[in-house]
Amino acid sequence: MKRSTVKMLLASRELDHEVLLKGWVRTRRGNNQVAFIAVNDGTVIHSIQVVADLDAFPEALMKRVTTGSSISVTGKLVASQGKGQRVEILARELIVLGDADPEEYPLQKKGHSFEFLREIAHLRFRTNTFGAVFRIRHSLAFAIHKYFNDRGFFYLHTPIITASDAEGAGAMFKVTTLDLNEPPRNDSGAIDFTQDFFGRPTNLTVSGQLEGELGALALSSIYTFGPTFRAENSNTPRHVAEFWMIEPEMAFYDIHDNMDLAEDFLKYLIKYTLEHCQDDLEFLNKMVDKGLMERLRFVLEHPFERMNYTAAIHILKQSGAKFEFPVAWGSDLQAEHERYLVEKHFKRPVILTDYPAEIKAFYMKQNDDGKTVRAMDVLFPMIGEIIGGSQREEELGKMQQRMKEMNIPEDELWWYLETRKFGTVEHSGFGLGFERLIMFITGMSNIRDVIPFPRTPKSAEF
RNA sequence: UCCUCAGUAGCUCAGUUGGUUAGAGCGGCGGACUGUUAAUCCGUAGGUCGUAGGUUCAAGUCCUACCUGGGGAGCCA
Repeated sequence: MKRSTVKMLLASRELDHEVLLKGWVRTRRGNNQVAFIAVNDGTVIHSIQVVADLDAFPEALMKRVTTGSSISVTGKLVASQGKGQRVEILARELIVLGDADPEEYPLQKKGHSFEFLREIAHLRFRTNTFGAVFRIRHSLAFAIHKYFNDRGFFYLHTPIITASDAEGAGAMFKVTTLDLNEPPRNDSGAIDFTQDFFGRPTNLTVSGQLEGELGALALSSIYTFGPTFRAENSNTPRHVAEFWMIEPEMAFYDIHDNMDLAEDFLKYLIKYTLEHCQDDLEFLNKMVDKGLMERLRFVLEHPFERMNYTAAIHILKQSGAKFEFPVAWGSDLQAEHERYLVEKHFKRPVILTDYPAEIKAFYMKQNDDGKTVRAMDVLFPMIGEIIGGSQREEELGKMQQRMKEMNIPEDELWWYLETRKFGTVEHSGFGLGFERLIMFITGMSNIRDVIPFPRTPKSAEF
């Protein structure tokens, strides 16, 4: 007989026929006559109840049906006699596929702390919460590809190993095949990277943006979706050393087109999840974050507030709120400032634009005022900056001048500059942190709980 | 990296001004129970008190360093 998934069985309209079920035992209840076994196979958040008459199965077998064990059940799918579930399976045949010694198996029927589950990340997939989170993670990844594909964007694979160290997005992980104990040295005593695998120093990428721009300036609209690495010693619930980022890049888009896309994109993803992951969201709303669904719907139904940096500074100064860090034009907004704008003042997502050039990257389009650049940050409640982007500087001379001011060597980025030299056009793009998006949509408050295998300082188990 | 809090049974935690043999709930194990829903009831085992030093007649408790984790900050996505 062909195996049916729990998802199929729970949705089944046809009853009273034989089915084959395979899955993992979540709980077992019962009395001396009958056992109720909750079986989950991860296809949906719900488990299905298997009813086993103890007269029909040897005691030695039933003793092996413990929390965490895997079983195969053949039996009739029937309407449940008890309350709490619509259907159940009356077991005719039951096989234990894999034992799970109850004295050793760490997961219990009761809830565990996320901190503890992080220590057993290899088993946390078997919990309701992590099942929900990772099913949603999948759906979001799929929805991202669907969104861009439906709009004519091309998925571009930018390199994971990069030779450019000029992107300014933080510390990088070095990639080398040199012997770290005895690296080759040149005449001046420095490590001789000409003998390294690529003949030059290389790192793991911190962003695919610069390469993404090359694609956009030929294919019109592209997006990247891949792993990104930051060697920063960041210890917060919002940072990991290895994460996934989505970076669309569009030729012929100005900053306003860019904002329109960012807002539409985020709303699409929220809507997609509400429509396709209802059961998982309802579970998370009930068990993890009681305000989750309401917040998602609110973000969906209201336009994002758009305002430039200078106006935001004005609001903060007028607010009368007490901040630990002073509000001053020219300095970057602190987390407390962003939170005030999003959570107290506007009470909705905010897109801030036109930041002072000094606090933003060299590639951002310079405004005519000579002071600000066409940056755009999308700020979300709970998690802060979810998107950072800009219209890009397309004038070669202006970019070269800015690079000089910021001590960025032109020769390392000659290929990037040539896109401004040959047929340059207005273009824009942004980066969305995939895990931060998942945090917002699932209500999980620690980024380590929305990525299957988190990499953080001093932690790379599993 | 800085600030701060924490680390006691498999899990979640209590443990008084330092003072005899370190407790509870859940989970596990044994038993009872005719349909359970985090089942219920009775019984039971289980501890190098994060690690290393120190103070003291005496340290889970006080001091120092380190490790690990949570929260906040910085950096950012």
